[in-house]
Amino acid sequence: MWDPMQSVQSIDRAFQLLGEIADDPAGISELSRRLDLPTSTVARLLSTLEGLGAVERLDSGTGYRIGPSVVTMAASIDPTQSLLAVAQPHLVELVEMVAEAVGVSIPAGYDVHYIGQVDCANPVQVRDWTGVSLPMHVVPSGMVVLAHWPDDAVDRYLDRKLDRYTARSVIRPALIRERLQQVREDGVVWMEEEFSEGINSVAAPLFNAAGVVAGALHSHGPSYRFPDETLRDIIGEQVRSSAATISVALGHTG
Amino acid sequence: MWDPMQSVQSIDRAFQLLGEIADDPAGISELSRRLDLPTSTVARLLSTLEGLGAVERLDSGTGYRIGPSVVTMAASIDPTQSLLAVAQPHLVELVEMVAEAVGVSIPAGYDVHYIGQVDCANPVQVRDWTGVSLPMHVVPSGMVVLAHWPDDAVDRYLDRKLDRYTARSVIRPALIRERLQQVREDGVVWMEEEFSEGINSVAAPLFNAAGVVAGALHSHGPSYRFPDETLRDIIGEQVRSSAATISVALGHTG
DNA sequence: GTGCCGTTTCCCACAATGTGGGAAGTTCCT
DNA sequence: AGGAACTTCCCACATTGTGGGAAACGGCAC
Repeated sequence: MWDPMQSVQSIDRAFQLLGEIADDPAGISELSRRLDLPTSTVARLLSTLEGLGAVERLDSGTGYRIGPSVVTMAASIDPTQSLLAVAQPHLVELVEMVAEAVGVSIPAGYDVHYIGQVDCANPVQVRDWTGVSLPMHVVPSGMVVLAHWPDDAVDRYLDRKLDRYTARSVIRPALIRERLQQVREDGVVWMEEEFSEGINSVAAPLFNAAGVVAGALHSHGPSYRFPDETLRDIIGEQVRSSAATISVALGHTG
Repeated sequence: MWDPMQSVQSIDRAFQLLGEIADDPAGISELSRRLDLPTSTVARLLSTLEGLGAVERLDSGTGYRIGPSVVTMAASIDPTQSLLAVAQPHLVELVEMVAEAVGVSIPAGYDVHYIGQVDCANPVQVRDWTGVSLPMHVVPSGMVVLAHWPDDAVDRYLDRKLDRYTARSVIRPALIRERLQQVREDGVVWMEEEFSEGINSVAAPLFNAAGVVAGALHSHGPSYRFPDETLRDIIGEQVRSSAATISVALGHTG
């Protein structure tokens, strides 16, 4: 990877084991084969991890799985932070690919709440929206969330007065429904100057282990340069696939 | 604690650090004070953990918190398993205290689904209900779940034909509502032979990090000996407090 | 600016600590 | 019984992690 100040071998190996086990529970000898380590070493490391509650034996006797202390530690950071923690490294990657600011948001009532952003190098930037909440129908981050809500929740959302932010805002329920259908098919959605003149934006949904939409990943930039029309589909695809990767890291399957 | 086959010092310390950080994020020198380890050692361990994504630096510059790889590992075990993994050690403890079988269940639609049980030593035992689902109103595990559902969900539950399992089953919505109110106040509920003749049972709710009821912890035994009337309140309290401890481990606060 | 905290980072000699080969013990098949 | 997995245990070795201390950083007060 990269050069940490210094690194402790046994801990490194312990986490290799944990990663392997998280991926697919297994016994000592199988793990020793997978990671190409002596069985005695693997046995010692696992025994240590077991003592710490980081792994536990399967009832079936042979094999280990992730244990309670890992779950408890993970639970210790609040859901907002855990989403951010998981997403952060991917945000950085995505920024390099699309060369515009990217961010994540979570649903909060009928709004999406922006919880983190990574800026691009370009001196002309969209401001950092972290901490701000916006109605779902005017930003793509909101639309992807809405698109994966149950029907009756969507009904309730649309059965209210919907604010218009710019001339291009879409606020007619019927049109929004059509769009939501499209979002479900595409897995990603562009919106251009519908929330603020001069800003275009694209977003894709994030799913958690329970399979419910946990937030959104978006990228946005000044409309005079974003998106470069020749790259539009490529950027959309990058956002979509980064979001999928983050979802997997959050435990989403399939 | 107990005597693991053998234990690797650095991994042990690494997890002490993770535990400390999960509890309360801090910097190198503070952690070295808290755990009474040399700062250089703490720095090296943290640097390793950082390289592995198990911790990450706070934006504020100084200090570390739990990182993405821990969250991802925890997410890798499905929610059912993670509840069980967290609860397991406490189940074993509780069995020793109450000397009857204890188990955990999760809501599944309008039923509770029993996902794990630890038996007592007594040769006369209640059968293991693992894998079985039962309607919420006939078992205390279900009642504690129901008691922490939103009102409209409870309305929907009660607005159906409710099955009677024994002569003592309570199926009148009004009576059930009264009981739910009592459950909310007590945090624990006893039910005697309402699901099956000859079985008494007590349960308390489990809450997750989001503060929603994630399942129930119960203990049950043959009605001829359980509960010993002089211990009834003590047992109830033990179940209640074990459930609270498990909830905290699941990330529940306050 | 300068000097003083409290940090974090780096370096290095030491031996304590983790390592891995292999043997002995287990369990579960055929 | 015999064998083929696995896991547990033992032990000599030197690799590896250790921790003291010094250097570098950064913030704050004067």
